[in-house]
Formats: sequence, C-alpha cells, structure tokens
Amino acid sequence: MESGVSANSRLTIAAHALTWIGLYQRRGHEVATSEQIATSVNTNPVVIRRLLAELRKAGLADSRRGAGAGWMLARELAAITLLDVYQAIEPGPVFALHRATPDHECVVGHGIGPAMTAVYDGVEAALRGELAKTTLEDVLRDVLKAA
Amino acid sequence: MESGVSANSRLTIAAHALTWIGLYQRRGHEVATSEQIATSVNTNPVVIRRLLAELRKAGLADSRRGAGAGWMLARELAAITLLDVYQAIEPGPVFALHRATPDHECVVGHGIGPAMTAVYDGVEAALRGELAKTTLEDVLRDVLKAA
DNA sequence: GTCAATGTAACCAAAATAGTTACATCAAGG
DNA sequence: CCTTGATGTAACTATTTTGGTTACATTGAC
Repeated sequence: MESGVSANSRLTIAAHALTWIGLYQRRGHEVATSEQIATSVNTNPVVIRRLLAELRKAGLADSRRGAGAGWMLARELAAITLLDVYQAIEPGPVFALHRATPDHECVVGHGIGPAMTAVYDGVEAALRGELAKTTLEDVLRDVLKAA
Repeated sequence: MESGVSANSRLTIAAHALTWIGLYQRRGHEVATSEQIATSVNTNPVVIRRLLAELRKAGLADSRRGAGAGWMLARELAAITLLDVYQAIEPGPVFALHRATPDHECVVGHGIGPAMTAVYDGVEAALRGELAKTTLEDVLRDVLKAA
C-alpha cells in the first residue's frame, strides 16, 4: 500500500465518511454504522470499514464493537485537516521515478533520479501545504451551503 | 489516456528524454534516435516514441523521418519548464471524486463533490506552480553536478 | 531503390484500487 | 447466558491504468 501510485478517490471517500459521521453526531447520534456511511458513499460497507480502520490508526476516528456498535470521530471536525486525512491513508507518491532503473553509465541516466526527486519533494510539500489549509469543518460548511 | 489517474513515471521519463536530447545536441549532434534514448531510460523505443509524439504535439520536441531520422528539441532547455512537460503529457487529476456517484438524497452525498473539487483545484494549482519553477536547464545542471 | 529510422495499431503483462463474499469476534441487553 | 447486530479481516474477483512488446507500414536522404 505504501508503494501505491495514487490516493485517487480514497481521500474523497475518507473525507466523505468523516464528514458524514461528524454531521450525524452533531444531530444527536452516538455512533454511525459502516452500512449507513456506505449508503451515502454508494459503496460496500467493507470498503468503509477498511478505510476507517486506517483513520483510526491515525487517531482520527474510533469504533465500538458489540451491540450498539459503530463509528465516531476521535476529534472535532475543526481539528482535522485534509492533510491529516491524506497522511492517514498513506498514499504513494504523486510522481514516481523510472520503473526500471536507467542506465547508470549514462550521465543523464545517472543524475536524473536525484534531480527529479528534489523537484518531486517540493511538489509534495506544496501539495501538503495546500491540503493543510482546509479542515473537515470547512468541508462540512461547504457541503451544507450547497444543500 | 486523458482520463488516466496519474502521470506516474511519465513525467520522469519525459524529462529524462528531453534532457538527454538537449545534452546530445549540445555535444554537436543534430538528432537523437528513440533507440538511444530508450537505452538511457532503460525501456522500449516505442515507449519513447509515443511519449515524444505527445511532446511534439505540445510544441516541445520535433522529429525527422527517413534516413538520418531522429528527434530534436523544438525549444531551448531553458525555455521548457516541467509544467510545460506536465501539461504536454495530459495527466489525469491527482485526486479523483467517487468512482460511483454518491447518494444525492443525502446532504453530504450531494454536497461533497463540489466541496472537494474546490480543494483539489487548489492542490492542482499549487502543484503546477511548483513545477513551473524548474526548467529543463535546471534539471540538466543538477544532472551534471551529480556526475 | 536501399535502409534506418519514425508512426502507430494491436496486444500482453503487471500493479493498484475497488468491490464482494464469508465468517470469526465482540459486547450490550434481554 | 445467549441472542443480536455490528465490527474486524481474510480471500477472492473485477476493473482500471500503465508500461512493455511485436509487427509492420511509411518516410526520405543517400
């Protein structure tokens, strides 16, 4: 999973799930089930459980088992940024180097890796900085505004 | 190809190829063949030709056919930024929305798409801004410095 | 006309993500 | 203490994307 190519829709689904739980709790419910969330996301409950398990590991969500089981937030929506969510799902790098290692005898083949890595590090930093700007509270506000 | 999820290693390969051509031309050669480039990149010449064809469409590279055929730069390395290359290969978005459309009856399912799209637009803009900072001349300088 | 390269279609392989089924496990509450 | 409704997780399948390969028509300087 750590060598994956892209977070793809995982960040969208994760933000959707957490925002859903947050709104549901705000309406007075204790916990949300993976089935309820899956219905809103339009996917399989197992996909939600797997994703929420990763978010729990990162300290963003929590779950209860047994009767009256379900999911809850581990922090307020306002205390969770999209960067937190992004890092919780451990996406692979946005850009990858060569699949097969280039010819090290060649000057370009030898030096291109480090050169591009430096650039890609800057890109990832910019991406993270941008994601850090938005909290799930911001997302929920936008969501309710659109309704 | 325009609905792809990630540029992945394509930006790396494209930058590698163009830098290689630039250095080769700087050493007095007129054109570079896809086979020479493929050797340095360690891939199949067809992969290089396909990629360079996209770069040609974007006005970054040019090719000659017949005897003495091969590839050349359409602009100086210093006049090509990594953003130019990135846009030339038309990568899919870094983040995707839901694969299956979420439940529009649900408030969150209805509003989450636009909310996340706004965020993702900001991320893409930051990413592009970062890529625009580096030219292939910068890349070549780093490459030669590492040698 | 020869020949070495591009141009491009068609296909195959590999990797990652998403979706599905199945079932063990848990814990509240009767 | 046992029923019940949920989580936890493994195993499998399907889909998508990317990269690699083969094959062959086309080009144009010599």
